[in-house]
Amino acid sequence: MTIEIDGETEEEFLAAYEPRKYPPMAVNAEVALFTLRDQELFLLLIERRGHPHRGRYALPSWFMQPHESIEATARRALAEETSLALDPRHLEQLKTYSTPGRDPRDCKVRVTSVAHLAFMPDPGEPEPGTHARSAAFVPVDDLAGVTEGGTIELAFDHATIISDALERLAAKLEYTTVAAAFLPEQFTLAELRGIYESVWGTSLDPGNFTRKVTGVDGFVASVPARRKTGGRSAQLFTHGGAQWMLPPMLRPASTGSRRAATKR
Amino acid sequence: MTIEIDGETEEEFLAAYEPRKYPPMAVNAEVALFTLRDQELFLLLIERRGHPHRGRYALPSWFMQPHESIEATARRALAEETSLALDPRHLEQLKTYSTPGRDPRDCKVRVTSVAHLAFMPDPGEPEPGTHARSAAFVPVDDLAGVTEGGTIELAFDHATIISDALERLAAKLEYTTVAAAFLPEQFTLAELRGIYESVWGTSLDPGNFTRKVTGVDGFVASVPARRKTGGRSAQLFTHGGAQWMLPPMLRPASTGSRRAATKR
DNA sequence: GTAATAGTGTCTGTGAGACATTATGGC
DNA sequence: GCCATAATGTCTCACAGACACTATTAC
Repeated sequence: MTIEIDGETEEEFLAAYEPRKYPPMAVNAEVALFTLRDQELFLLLIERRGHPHRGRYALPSWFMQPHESIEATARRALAEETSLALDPRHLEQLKTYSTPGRDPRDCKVRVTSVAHLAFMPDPGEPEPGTHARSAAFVPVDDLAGVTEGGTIELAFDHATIISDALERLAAKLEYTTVAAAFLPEQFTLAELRGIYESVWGTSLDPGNFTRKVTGVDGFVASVPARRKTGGRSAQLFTHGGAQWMLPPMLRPASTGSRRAATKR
Repeated sequence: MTIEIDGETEEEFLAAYEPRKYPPMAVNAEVALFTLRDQELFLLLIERRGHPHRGRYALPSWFMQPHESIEATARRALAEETSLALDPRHLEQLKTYSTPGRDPRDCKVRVTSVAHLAFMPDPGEPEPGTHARSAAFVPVDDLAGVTEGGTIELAFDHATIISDALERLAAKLEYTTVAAAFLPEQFTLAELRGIYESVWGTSLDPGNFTRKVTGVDGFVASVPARRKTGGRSAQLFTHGGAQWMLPPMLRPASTGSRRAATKR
């Protein structure tokens, strides 16, 4: 910090202000964008075109620009890494990762990453952007370090980030209505139940699920239309606008196949 | 990014790597450290000695150093800003704040702040560190922009950060056992209940509270000692080691005096 | 027809909330 | 004796979980 001069105004201070000469720092936005495809949870990954970790699969990421908030950077990461206006229905900050050395570039620039959690209805296959050799939605169950038996190795500490994102996602389904953001405008309760079942790795009783979801004020609102399914035709619903589910719908004691989270 | 040269190894890449010449960036750790004093929630604030926002009350904060994780920075912020080894019993990352312009220094260095939530038993009055004119625990109810009718104006966007911290704290009491981190090694259930009542701004039924807390496996463990109180002497307990409270203890529909949070 | 699913109904156990009761210590 | 609080007990209601049962559609 500069030496304080009594009586100096804030304007004078800022005009004279010289930031300390540290090794350069950079702030990164990384996005874990999930979607559901055939009742299975998929995650958007890119194959890195350049170093470090060239050729490995990684979360889309971008460096924060000087006049941009980190959330704007996260949205741009999706756009730039996939040459596709992937506009997630839900995007929230997850956590900031700053362990020294987690990015090999730390020897030249210290890279701090602000990870984000996002999800949306399946937009189909994305096109790779400038930094990516390829871009694709990959089953979460295939990721090494995330799911027991997964084989796809991930760059940086992205396996940790994805595990944290999955735990946050599973927890948010309990006490919020964000599950609807995985689905198109209109959906059946069986489709909504599929979100819960895929994320939690359990099966839920259809009857009890319907009773719970329709009983929470504003979670779902029925529309005057039905959809043919394998069995009886199903009532269609929209998201009713409520953000919170009270009381929460707690996930059953875990029997899922994914690596046990540190939580519960 | 550098232009990719096929066949280049990661070592060669890193040796030649030149970070882009952006305006300088800095990453900040800020800490909202709460404690309970006379059944009232207090927050550690410093009075800023230098610009910007000189003389205003602010959260203790420190710039991240090149070889330090952000959590280490947060702990150092407490040590440096208060000349006191304030070792919080609980410290966790809250959220990263990055809106351009939230710090006036953004015109020279872009400052991104990683806010933290911490709490501990009342350590008494702290001494101010080098950047602080004074340091003190201040009642949360006196803070403008946090509590309706509060008068203490806060620097930067710290009122927002503190509100977010309070909401996180209130939520964590519901489904974790962290409330014990506000208390010394041994405590009575009335003291533990006091944490919940102060944070939630409600009163709780003592009988039901005891039944719930002692019923959660590993929340509290009784020690063979009692403490004299105003009435009958009370059994002493320790934290039993459990991290999670399942099922959660939901806070009653809010009647608290604090400004309505955006949540629930 | 059969199989599969939507949607409703019923029973039961758990647990939260409200409240009463008793025990124990300070004054 | 009187008051405050600890600690336990009781009753009721809400709700989750288990498991019917029926209606409707695809094949």
